[in-house]
This record gives sequence, structure tokens and C-alpha cells, in this order.
Amino acid sequence: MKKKLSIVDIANSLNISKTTVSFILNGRAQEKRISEELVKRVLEYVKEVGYKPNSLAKSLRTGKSHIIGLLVQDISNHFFATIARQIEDLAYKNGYKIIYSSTDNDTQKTQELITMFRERHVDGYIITPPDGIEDDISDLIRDGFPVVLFDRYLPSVPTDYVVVDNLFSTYNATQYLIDNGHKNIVFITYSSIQTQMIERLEGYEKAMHQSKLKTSVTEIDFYASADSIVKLILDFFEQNKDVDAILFGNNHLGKCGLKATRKAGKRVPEDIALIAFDDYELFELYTPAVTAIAQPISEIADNVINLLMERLNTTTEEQKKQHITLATELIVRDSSK
Amino acid sequence: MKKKLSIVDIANSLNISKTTVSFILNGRAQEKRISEELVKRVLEYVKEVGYKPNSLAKSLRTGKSHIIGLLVQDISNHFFATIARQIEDLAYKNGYKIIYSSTDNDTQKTQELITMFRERHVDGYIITPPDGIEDDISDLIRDGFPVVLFDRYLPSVPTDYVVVDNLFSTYNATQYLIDNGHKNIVFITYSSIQTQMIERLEGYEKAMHQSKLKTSVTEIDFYASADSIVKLILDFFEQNKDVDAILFGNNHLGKCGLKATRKAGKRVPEDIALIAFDDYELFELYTPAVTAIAQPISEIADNVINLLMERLNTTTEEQKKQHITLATELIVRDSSK
DNA sequence: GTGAAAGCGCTAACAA
DNA sequence: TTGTTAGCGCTTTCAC
Repeated sequence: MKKKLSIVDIANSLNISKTTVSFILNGRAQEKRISEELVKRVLEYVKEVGYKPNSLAKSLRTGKSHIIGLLVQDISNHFFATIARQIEDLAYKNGYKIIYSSTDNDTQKTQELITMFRERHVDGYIITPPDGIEDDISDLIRDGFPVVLFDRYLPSVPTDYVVVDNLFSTYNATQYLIDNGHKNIVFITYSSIQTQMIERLEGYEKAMHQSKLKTSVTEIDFYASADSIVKLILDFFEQNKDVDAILFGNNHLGKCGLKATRKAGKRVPEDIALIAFDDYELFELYTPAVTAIAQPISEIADNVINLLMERLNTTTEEQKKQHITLATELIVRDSSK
Repeated sequence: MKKKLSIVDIANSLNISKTTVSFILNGRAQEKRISEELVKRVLEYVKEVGYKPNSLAKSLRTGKSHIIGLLVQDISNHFFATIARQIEDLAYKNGYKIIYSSTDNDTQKTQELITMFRERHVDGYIITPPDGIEDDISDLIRDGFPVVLFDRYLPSVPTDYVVVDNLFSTYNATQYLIDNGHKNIVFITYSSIQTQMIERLEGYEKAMHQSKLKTSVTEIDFYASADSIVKLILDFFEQNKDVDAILFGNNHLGKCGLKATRKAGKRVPEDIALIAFDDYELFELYTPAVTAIAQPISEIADNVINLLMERLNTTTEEQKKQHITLATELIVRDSSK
């Protein structure tokens, strides 16, 4: 293994001090009035021997790591994966790397991850917070770390965040079903106290109440397996023959619902209309093509990174926290008639 | 921001030396014959004040970071996302964190990423290598870093790797189509010199040759957009009316092919039979349900991590590189008749 | 304009 | 059994 060069090696080879090398490498030559000729000589030599500063040592000294900690609920979920991908790209363009992990919506795991990120001296955090994590996020903010939440927020903790207009999304979708003559509309969701789920529920309820229709909500345990979710929905069909439309609270439930509807032998949309949350490429090709509430993935990623970069680049302490709410789009296809 | 405690603070508060604290914290108390009572006192105090060692400083000193660099082709691709997720979980169980990034199959980007990973002192690398990266991987190995490749390998570079039996996968799928009476079977793939794509092509050709059928291969540029791929396939249909079956070389092509088939108004499998590479949850629900070659995702992740951990934990230099080839499964559904 | 030296927090050889 | 001390590679103050 070839010996890694250090700044001292460079300084010695050039018969100058490492301070000078450091200044030149950090673009402070002008300020320090170092001769152009020396600067050139150093830069050329550095390039020639392929010297790379040890960023670990640099971080230890400066306290900055140029690493962003990204905690998503589950990187294997399409929604989070595509957002993570874009966040990654944008972060790199800004000179930052990403350390990421999936929280599984598990509070304790998330706490451990935050601790690990702190140990690693990450400069900023992007998090889809599970509930119960309020104190840890507060600590982060109190200690001066930039934190941007997305997908949901924590009502009791003032932070920057980027979310979509969940309430309007489901309100609008429900209203669409109502306008198409559906009456027994069910909302299948997770039993969750997270803001995005609560708002989606509220949107559904608001539309139903406005039309004086009876609401029917099925709440499923977040940790239920895909198979058991399908089974639950099948049971539900069994006991509720008159349901004529379903709105799903998130993408995983939508997929399971599709499976259950198929298994139950129901015709879509004749027997039952369906609207999913989050759009998938394949929904378009499904028979019938699935109507879905599409979140603006690129916009979410853009806003998250911009917010974080803003915080990272300003030293001014307490600014007002920014709350960004983006619009979703109801993509009407065949499953909702 | 509350002052971060250092090991010196702990030592001073307890009126002992930081060496002692360091030994105790690193589980070397026994070995150093430090009194149980002292150990207990230190551990309790550390816990009480919530002291966390600065892992950056530790890394600088030890040269180990307990971070694994993961480079996948594209984290937003379902196949890579699910594997990344499992690798992440398994890595954490082994006390390692992951820094990841997507290569986009871009050689230069990958080189830069490897450089960044090196700067960050990652302990090991898991990579889906783009072509042209041979030298960089060789350097990594020469310099003693554990490297595990997956999904494909580099024939000219001896490394550990985990792949699937691509040749048999497509051979088997093609054979299946032949057995079902198809003759004009097309293989739609990327023009790529990567091993996995080459082998998939070979499997198809082998089966066709064995049955004395004429091969027909459509190679698509890797960087083509989804829309242009769909268009290409539509054009192809236009010019080749007699095609009665298509085998797709990877998941993205499969999705585009599905879209194109739908647009062309072809009936599946009556007019044309389809087999995709990589299975998706929704394939089962598609009409008709899509036949697919499923890769053993968990097994791949397991083997990758095990291989890497083995390398990480053994100091013995040159061991023989391990090549692991896993079986795929042809999941027969309706689209292939 | 340039250099000496302190120190970021930690580990480990060596002393005591 | 415990403490002293020398770095790991870098930045930055202060002196020349």
C-alpha cells in the first residue's frame, strides 16, 4: 500500500512550511500575500504527486464534515428512494456527501442513528421523523444543527420542513369520487399520529361531511405484513358488501389493496372504484389504469436541499423557520371511473 | 450549544489519566488489569454525563472508520434499492455504517466517488462497477481495501463478487418460450459490455441456437430516456410484425416494453408473449400477470455483506478471491402463455 | 510573505 | 495497575 502523502511531505519536498501549503490549498494565498510563483509551484506539485488532503483530519480540526445525514423511513420504498436519489444528486452538486439510513419508523432506531450521525459530525440533517422523536430533534436544533424535515413534521417542534398538501389531496380525491356518484367511500389508512396521515384522514372526512355522507375508516397497524394487510382488506370486503369506492392512505396500502381487490374478484371500477396515494410507473399500465394522487418528488427534493443549503451557508442564528407545502396532483385514470 | 465532553474531561473529573479511561472504554480493562471497581466507576460516570467518544478523532488515530462505501448504479431502481436496504440493515448489525451513492454507470462519476470514499477513510467497498473502472478497482485492492462487487464483475480484475447465473436465467426463459411454441423470439437489451448483460445475451443465443432458431437482438443505448425506449420498441413492432415473443434484458427495459406493447395494442400473450427480468410486486396484478426472472435479492445482500465482513475481519493478506453465483427463479405467470 | 507551534480528541508504546 | 507522552494530518494564531 503506497504511503499516503501528508501536507508535511509536500512542504518538505518543496522546502517550505506546511502553513504556506495549507494557505495555498485553501485559497488564502492572496489574502496572505503569497507570491504567485510559489502558489503555482505548489499547486503543480500537488497535482503531480496526486496529494489529497486528509478530510478526516480537516474535519477534526474545523468541525465541519461536509456530510449530510439523511434519514428516510424506508429506502426500499419507491417514494423515498426516488427522493433520496435526487437529494443525493443535489447534495453532491453542492459539495456535500450523504450518509443515509432507514428509520423503519422506529423511534429507538432513529435515536441511535441520530447519535451516530452526531458522532460522525454530520453538518446537517434531513429527516422523515417517526413520532416520539421530538426531544431528539429539539436537541439537535438547540445545539445549532440545521435540520430539515420532510413528508411530515412535528407540531411541537419548530423546524424547517417540506410537506405536501395532504389534506387537500385526499379531500380532492374524495370529492372526485363523490362527484362520480360514489357514496360508500372507505378510507384505508394506517393507525398513525403522524401529521401526514392525520391530514389525509381529515381531508377525506371533510369531503364526506360536506356531502353529508357517512365516513368509514379502516386503520391498519403500521407493522402489519403485506400478507396480513391483504387479508384484512379481504375480510373487510366480506363484511361490507356495499362499499363502492376506496381511497388508500399511502402507497403500500394501495398496492395491498390492489392485490386484495383482485383476489376478491371485484371488477374495477364497476364494482368498486380505487384511488391510490403516490403514483407508480406501472399504474398507468395496470388494467384498469390506476388513479393516483401523485406527489411532486423533484420539487420536494429541491426544496429540501435548498432549505438545508441556506441554513448551512448562513451563520446568522435564529431565523424564522420555513414551512413549505407543495401541491399534489390527482392523476385520473380508469380505476376511479 | 453545550460543550462536547472529551476523554480528558472524563479523566480530570475522575482524577485518573485518559489512558485508563481509553482502555476501559475500549474493553481492554481486563487485559490491562484495571480494577473492577475503577472500571465500574468510569462506566457509570460516562453514562451519567452522556459522554460519547469523538469517532472522527478515533478514526484519525486508528485509520478505521467503520464505514462502508456502497456504490450502486441507481438507488431509485427497485432492484438496487431493495438490495441497498438489506445491505444497510446487515451492515448496521455488524457495527458498520453505510455511505452510499449512485454511479449512473458513469465511469468518471464513479472515479470521483471512489476518491471521496478514500478521503473519508471508508473501511470497505461494495460496488456495482461501470465499465472502464478497472484500474481504480485494482488500485483499491492493491492498497489493501476489501472490495466486493455485485450484479456484475470485471473479468480483468480479480475481486470477490456476488452475481446471479445470468446465462442460465435467459437460457431457461428462452427455452421456456420455445417450448411453448414461440419461434420469433426477440431479446431486447442494452448495448453494454458489462458481464451481466453479455451473459444474458449469451443465454438467449444459446437457447435459440440449440433449437436452430434465428436470433433477433435489439440493443438500446443505456442513456436513452424511457420515452425514447418506448418509441424504439414501437418502431420495432412496426417493422417486425411477425415477432411472437420478447425477452427483456433488465427491469427498466421490461417496464418500457410493457408500455410499448400496450400502446401498440397487442394482446398478451395471444399476439406476443413477454418475459421480464427482475420481478415486481405489481407484475402479479398486471393483466395479464407478467412472467419474470426473479433475482434472489436477500441472498445477494447476505452474501455481499458476509464476504465483506470476512475480509474486514481477517488480517491475513492474499486469500483467494471468492466468486459467488446465485440462482434466479423463472416465475411463470400469464404473459408468457 | 513565511514559518513555528499549539491543539482538535483519540490511541498506544513506554515508563513508573 | 496507572500515567506520560508522542503522534494521526490538518488549520490558524502569532511572531519574524
